[in-house]
Order: sequence, then structure tokens, then C-alpha cells
Amino acid sequence: MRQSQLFTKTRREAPSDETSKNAQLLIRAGFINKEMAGVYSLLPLGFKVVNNIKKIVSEEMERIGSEEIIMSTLQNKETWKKTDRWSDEKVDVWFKSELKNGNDVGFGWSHEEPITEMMKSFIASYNDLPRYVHQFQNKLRNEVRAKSGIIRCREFLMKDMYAFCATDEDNMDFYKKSTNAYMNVFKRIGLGDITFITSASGGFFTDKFSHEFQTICETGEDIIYINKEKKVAVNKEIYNKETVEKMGMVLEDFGEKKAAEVGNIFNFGTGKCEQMGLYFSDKDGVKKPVHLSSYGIGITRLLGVLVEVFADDKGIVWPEFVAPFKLHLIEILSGKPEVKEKAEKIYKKMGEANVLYDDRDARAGEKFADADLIGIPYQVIVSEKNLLEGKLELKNRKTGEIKMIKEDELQDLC
RNA sequence: CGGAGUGUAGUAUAGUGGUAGUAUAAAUGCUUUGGGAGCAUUAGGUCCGAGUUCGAUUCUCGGCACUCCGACCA
Repeated sequence: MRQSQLFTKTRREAPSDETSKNAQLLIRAGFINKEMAGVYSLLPLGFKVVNNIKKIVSEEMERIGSEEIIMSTLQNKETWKKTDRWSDEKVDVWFKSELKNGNDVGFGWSHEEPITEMMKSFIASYNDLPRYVHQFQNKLRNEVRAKSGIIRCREFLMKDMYAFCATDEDNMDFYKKSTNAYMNVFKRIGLGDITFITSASGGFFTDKFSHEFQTICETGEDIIYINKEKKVAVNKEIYNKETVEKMGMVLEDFGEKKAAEVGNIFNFGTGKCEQMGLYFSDKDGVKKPVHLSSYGIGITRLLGVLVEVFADDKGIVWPEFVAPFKLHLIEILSGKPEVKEKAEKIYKKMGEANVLYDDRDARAGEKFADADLIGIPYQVIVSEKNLLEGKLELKNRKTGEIKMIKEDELQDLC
């Protein structure tokens, strides 16, 4: 893409009403726009990163057999009454409205109940199980206090997946597969080394157990205790001698860290389906409740966590597989047509979708500063000076390392 | 939901009970072209409402918005 065609602009200064690093940089670089407290729009660059994250997540979910759907945002009160989760006393993040005829509707803050209700139309027999479905859907939650930029919002994009199984064994088997799939996701987006599967209380969803995926991050809202050797962690809320010993470890194995919850998985057992009336007939014609487990990844939250974790004093640093573009092609204006010709040639050759081509009528300093702020992994600098040597300059955004390369060597990057 | 704070130009900030200043962004022209260029010219602002006052951007009250701390957090 030509940078001159990008409608967003970078900003020199951070907005005064944002204190978090993620929101300051994402706004300055033109990835997101703040609509109101806890509500952000995705701009072209931010949308590209989100799509890259979604692509990775999709691949991992499909690999374990999940089918993608998208459920409605408007939700039926009656569905939630079945599990006694319609009232504001039970669920304090509801946004609600009413129809013209006076009936209540809810705005989806979660989809366990609606999807279980929906699956009653499709699951009747053990032949219909297991079923795995996932979606990328905006959740609306009336948080009492939005904070930390896009880490904690009132509207945010979440990937949620649901597994419907005939037996506890199948359910647990999928739970394990999903855990691996989740770790693959975090590895692929660049957070593998600092993301830990974390034991946590079941919380509101279930009194059985749950696991969180926690990424070490100063802006995170959770305190976790990490066992680096075993690559596991325990949330502070259940961290004690007894819990740790049940896991076959001792308190001395763990160290305290701040972390952001980027994923969450939990098992409802048969409880949810019993409440909702989702039963199937087994081989002997006996009616049994379906086992349900649920799996979430905060997609837009990840955007913020990636910025928090990797940014430096010059701006954002995107990991390779989520970056909005592979290359940032920077043309240094000189008045010599050869420079522009060379830049145009590289732009076309490398693939316009892979390259953000800074063709703006701007000075070198401004282009360099913007490129560092936007954080694309590699910057390729085309200038009169470099052309005289028959070379291009390749800068690694993360390390700051600069290499003089030949044009052919660029191919390895895309 | 409890506590605290802040609202001045597109953005970031200064200041004042009596004509509101700077930087940056924007527009025009000229010069410039490797780390957010220079000169000149132009345009642009006190969150909303009420009160006190001869006069309020400034003081008081209310509203709205935003931020922070805590509680909550699926």
C-alpha cells in the first residue's frame, strides 16, 4: 500500500486522555481511534494486524476441527433466564435495551447460552457429537471502569469456541487439544515465551476449574505465580500451599509476575446443557446431557498486549507474523527520478500487499520517525546515496541493525 | 459502585475577573532534501447550562466528558 493513500496520519504527541502505552502508541501511529472511554475503532493499520491475528487463530481452530460461525449480538432474554443469568444482580456487565413492542433484548457479553440454545436444533444423537464451533465476535460489556487502553474495553473483539461432547472423556480430550492449539497461537504471534497456562478459579462460569493464558506484561491486571521450569502458572486468586501441592509442586518453585489474561478456557461439564435442555440419545437410546467446554481469546486485547510487550522508546515493534506489512519501503526524496523509479520497482516486485511504501512528499527524518513509530519489522531505504553504491539499506526495526543489501536479497523477506 | 482529579485551536500546553499566548498540525509562496527543515503570509480556541459581577475562560453551583486510585473483572 502507498502511504500517501493511507487516510490516517501519525501524531507527534500522545493524546492527553490516554495513559497506557498501548493506547498512546496505537493512536499516535494511526492503528486505532478512540470513540469514548473503553470503545475504540480499528483503522486500516490496526485492522490489518487484527486480521493477521485472526488468520492465525482461525488456522489453529480449524486444525482441531472447529467450524466458524458468527452469532448475533442481540440476544433473547428467555435464553438467559434458563440459566438464571439475565438479571443485573447475577451478571453486572449486561447492556440491555428493549424492542418497540416493549420486549427486552440483551447485547451479547458472552455466547454460551445462545449457542447452546441454537445447538438444540442440531444435536439429538450421539452421531451428532462431538461438535466444535468458533466465532470472532464483538462482545459488549458494561464494565464499570474501562482502563488500560484497549486491554479492557466495553466493546472488544473476542474469539470464542465451544465444544459439545458426548462424554467427559471426549470433552477433556478436546480440552487438551485446545490447550495446545492456544499455545500454538501464542507462539505464532510472538508471545510464546512469555505466555503461561495458568490455573485459576472457575469464577462466574463454573465452579469446577478453569485455565487462563496469561502473558507477562506490566499493564496486566492479574498477579500470577510462575513455575518457569514447568512452564505453568497459578493465578493469585487460588495461589496457596494446598493448590500448589495438588499440582505436585511446592511454593518455592514459583515467582510472582504481573500478567494480562489473553485467553481463558473452562469446562462446564453437563451443567450448562442440563439447564438449557440440550440432551442427546446414546447408542442405547438413553437420553443424556451434552458436555460443554468453552474457549476464549481476546483478539483486540492481544493487539494491546503486543504493543505493551514489544514497543520501545521509538514506537511499536510488531512481531513478524502479525505486522500490518512485511516491509516498510522508504523512498528518500532527492529530485533524482532514478530513486523514485527504483522504489516503484521494488514496491511492485515485492507485492503491494506486503509493502507499505512511503511515497509521501516528506523529508527523510519524518519518514524514519514514522516508520519506527508504526513498527513494521523491516525498513528498506532507497536513496540516491544507496543507489550510487548499487545497494539498498535494510533496517531491522527490532534490533536497529542496518545492513547494506542487494536488491535480490529482498526476496527472502516476503 | 466508592474516592480523587482534569476539561483552553485538529493535537499538546501556558495564562488571566477587563482584546487569550506558545509549539505542532493545516493552507499559500519561496528555499531545502538521510533522523520529525527554514523564512514569510493566512486561518483556527476557553465543554454545556445557571448564578455572582459593570464585565466570567478565570469565582460558585449543576450537568456532561475524560483520567487516575480502589472495589469488580467471564
